[in-house]
Amino acid sequence: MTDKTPTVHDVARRAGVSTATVSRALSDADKLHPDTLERVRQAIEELGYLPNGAARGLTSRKTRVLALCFLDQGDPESDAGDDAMLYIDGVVRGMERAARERGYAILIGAVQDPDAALDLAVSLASRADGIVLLGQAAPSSAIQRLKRLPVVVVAGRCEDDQGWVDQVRVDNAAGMTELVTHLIEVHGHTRLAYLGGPADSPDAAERWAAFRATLTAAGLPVPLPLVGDFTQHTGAQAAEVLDPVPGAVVCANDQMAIGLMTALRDRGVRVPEEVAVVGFDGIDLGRHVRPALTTVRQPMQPIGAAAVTLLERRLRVRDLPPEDLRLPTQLIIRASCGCPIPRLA
Amino acid sequence: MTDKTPTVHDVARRAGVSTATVSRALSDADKLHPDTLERVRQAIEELGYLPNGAARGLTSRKTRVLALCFLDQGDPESDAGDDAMLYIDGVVRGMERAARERGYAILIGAVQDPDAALDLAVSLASRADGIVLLGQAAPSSAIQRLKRLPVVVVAGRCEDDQGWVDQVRVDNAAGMTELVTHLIEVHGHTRLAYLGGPADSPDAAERWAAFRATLTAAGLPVPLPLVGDFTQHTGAQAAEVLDPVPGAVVCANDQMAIGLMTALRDRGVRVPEEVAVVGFDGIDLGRHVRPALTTVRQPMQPIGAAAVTLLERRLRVRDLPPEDLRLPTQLIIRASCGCPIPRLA
DNA sequence: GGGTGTGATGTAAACGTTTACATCCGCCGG
DNA sequence: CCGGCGGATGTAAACGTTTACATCACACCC
Repeated sequence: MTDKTPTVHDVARRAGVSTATVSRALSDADKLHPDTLERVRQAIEELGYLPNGAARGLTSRKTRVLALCFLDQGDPESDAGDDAMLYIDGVVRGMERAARERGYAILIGAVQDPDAALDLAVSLASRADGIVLLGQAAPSSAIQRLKRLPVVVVAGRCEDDQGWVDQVRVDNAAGMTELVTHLIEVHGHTRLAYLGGPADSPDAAERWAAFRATLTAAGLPVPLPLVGDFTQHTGAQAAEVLDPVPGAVVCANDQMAIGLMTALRDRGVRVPEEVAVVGFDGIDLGRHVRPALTTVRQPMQPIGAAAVTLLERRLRVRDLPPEDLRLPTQLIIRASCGCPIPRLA
Repeated sequence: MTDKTPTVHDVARRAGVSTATVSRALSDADKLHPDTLERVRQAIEELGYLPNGAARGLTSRKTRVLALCFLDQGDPESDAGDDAMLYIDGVVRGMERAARERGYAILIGAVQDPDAALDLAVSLASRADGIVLLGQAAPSSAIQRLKRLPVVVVAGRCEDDQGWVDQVRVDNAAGMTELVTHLIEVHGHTRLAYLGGPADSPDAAERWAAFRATLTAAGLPVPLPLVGDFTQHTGAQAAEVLDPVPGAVVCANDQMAIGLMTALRDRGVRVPEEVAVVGFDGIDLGRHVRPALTTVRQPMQPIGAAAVTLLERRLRVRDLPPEDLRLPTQLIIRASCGCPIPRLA
């Protein structure tokens, strides 16, 4: 009972075959005589044999693992504050499902400190066949260093990475344009305020740019943007600054929009009658808040799935021109923009 | 440029040292002369060397990876329907954070078919130092088969596993008792209805048992339970069956409670004035729904963290009596039970 | 100045698989 | 009966690290 953990050799001996045969029973079952296969299976069962993944990976040069590296900005103490995490959960789920279909498992690792991202990425990469770098976890140095294996950057900063590594992002510009156009054309708003995200977020930058461009194109004045940090808290703060209340407030994410709506209601301002509020991201919460939040949905699971697809593609064919995938967003019209309430949330 | 990926040997040659020294530079940096270390670092940098995790794992007999195996019951097509997934996300996050502190990464894998759970678990286990089996993903056969490495079962079925494998679960009984007692003693309810979960869920079973026991102890009649499937949908269905409307409805999870409240409101029944509704789980949504849901919070992240702790403990000391951890729940009183609305959600 | 302890580094044998290649055997057509 | 063929299995050489052990240089002490 205290025996060493059994290896292929033990299984082989017990089944009266060679190690090669055991190996084949594990991977190419159909290349074996049914009787032999059965004997091997039995030996495996009896010994409680577990293959050693490291040894398999060493010779086969593949781990059947895809890694995901991201920044964890949540507060370990409180369940709340995990705003950005919802996004990550969605991507993880999308990756997991796509990977599963292709026979891969997902290895996840996070860091709090962006400076530690490189080390983590290296450590993950050394155990995977490919790696996904999420958002800020993708400094150029890391990408450079990992270039020996397939790398996909998701929602990365736009700067120099462009054009030399596979990327997946969301079409922030199209989504924002669609959203703002709705406010202008359907609801006839002309006074729009903007509550933006942190300067170092590429998403925030793209959304703001599109917001501005759309207003300009419509011949409307572009307001000075308020700059928040993507939390409900700054959304609420914004309510105090917005005075006089404009016709509509466009928020760079849902969290801030919800914080804003709540604070507005506390101040006695009616949404959407007196002011329309819209968000961006399409988090689940937006459906349940009253008024239900009009927003632009980010396809989080498809993002994860696309990353896996890109990885797997490059695993098959190494030299391929880098892909820069832009996934479409979806405008979700609910009540907070002033549209009539649909039948059900 | 099309050269083979570099190994310790290449690094060693380039740095003018032996492979052993390179290895030490990677793990026991402080055992090296600073100058040597620097030369090795440089060689690594220049060659773009990435250590091979498989090879490392092979000799060191540890992967620094902890696996998580669970059932994915969500619908890949719709973002919704991922009810149970919220729970899993919480556990994953808890695991990831706890693992990170100890230098582990998390390998996750899911299956849809419970029968495939064993194969998946084996495949994950072969690449990890320990494995967590979540809920239904833990048939006894799997646990038996994996026994060569540390296994922790989280929220498993209660049956025979008990007492021979490390487990983490939530104290459903205490939570339910506290909740029902609140309804009885604070709000004076005497007519309580119960909307339960599927028969094959150990959590559901424990909650129902505690509900019944508490009523009995209080000398109140025990109603026939309605049996739902943990979705908002069955919660809504329950609204039609509940007639005449009782004083309070206790639901086995939040999703059903929310579905029920919505349907009740549609029927013109006021919550909590005419009927109190309470849930179980403490999902985020419950905070934002109106009236805010009174519920029992499951500490999902602590569950994940506890699983990692147990795993790591057993990694250090193999023969230890099995632990059966019961994590405490927390009663969260909000508005749906009839309590005055607190200051903010 | 020989023994001896110490800290830095080299040597080479595992680690547990996979897989190219070799072998064996039975069968078929000529 | 022979040559060849193909399917099933065995043999043994990698795969890229880690690590026990050996070695070496040096300084120290009596």
